[in-house]
Amino acid sequence: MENTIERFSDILDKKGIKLSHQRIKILEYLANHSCHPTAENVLSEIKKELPTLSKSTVYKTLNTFIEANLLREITIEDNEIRYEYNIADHGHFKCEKCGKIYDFNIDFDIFQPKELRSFKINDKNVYFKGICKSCLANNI
Amino acid sequence: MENTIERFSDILDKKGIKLSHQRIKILEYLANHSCHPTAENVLSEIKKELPTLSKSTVYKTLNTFIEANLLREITIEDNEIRYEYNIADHGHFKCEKCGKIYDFNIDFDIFQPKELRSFKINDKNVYFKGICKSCLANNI
DNA sequence: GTTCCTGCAAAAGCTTTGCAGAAGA
DNA sequence: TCTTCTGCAAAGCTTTTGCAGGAAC
Repeated sequence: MENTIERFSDILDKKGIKLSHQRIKILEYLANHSCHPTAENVLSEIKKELPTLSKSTVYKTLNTFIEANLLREITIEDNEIRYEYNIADHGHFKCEKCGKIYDFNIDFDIFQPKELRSFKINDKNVYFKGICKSCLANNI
Repeated sequence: MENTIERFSDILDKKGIKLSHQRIKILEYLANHSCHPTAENVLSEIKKELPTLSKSTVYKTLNTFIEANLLREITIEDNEIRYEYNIADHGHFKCEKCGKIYDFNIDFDIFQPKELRSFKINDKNVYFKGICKSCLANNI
């Protein structure tokens, strides 16, 4: 199924989330943009199409989606939450120069720390920081 | 060398950080308490001994220490930065019930993602979330 | 004596909340 | 029609900043 309004309406419906124009647009945006946007990014981008969209709606909607497991929070930096649609396990690399976040594949099954043998693990996160290839090349 | 005032003075001195009563106390506290405290935790604990200590001094000092690589920030949750003295690589597990953070050992050398082959990696972080052994046992 | 640290208060940023009106089913 | 979502403004929190007085050497 391609990325149509119907598809996103269906996803929300199956999660028991009531439909609205705003919610569908926000879900659509995150599904089609894997740039790990902040709430502010989401707002300013969608405002181009939906000028009345408000910041509080964005925050409320993002939190609704996170509770429904449609989105994932990325908290690499303390002063900004980033969001992504892709729920599949992968790691994140944040470039300390340009700020861009890159995904990378990782086998999460290799983590079975002895110390956590009797713990219930719900969520595994891996993030690296450093300088990305393109900043190294440009010697910025 | 045991954890004496002289030892912490020496550490600061070697990093080129000017000495002060507050700085030594804060470093001492973090070196002796591996509970991953927030800035607020550090403030309220050290205030018992140093009642005039202010929040801004705590923040400024913690940031000074991070720049000097004496401390490490842990950003698992977006709304709270936690600090730890231990620079050695290890993972963190945060219990979603009781909020406690547990350390676990991890071999960071196993992470060599293909996608990051030409990247410069400065920092590797791994954190899990879930329910800890003791909350599972107490069925809280 | 000079440097720069501390502590107070105020400012800054991001996120959440309260509430009236509007949209959705 | 009834529920609940949206958008505005205000509040809440954590962290940062400006500045005068004080500590360190």
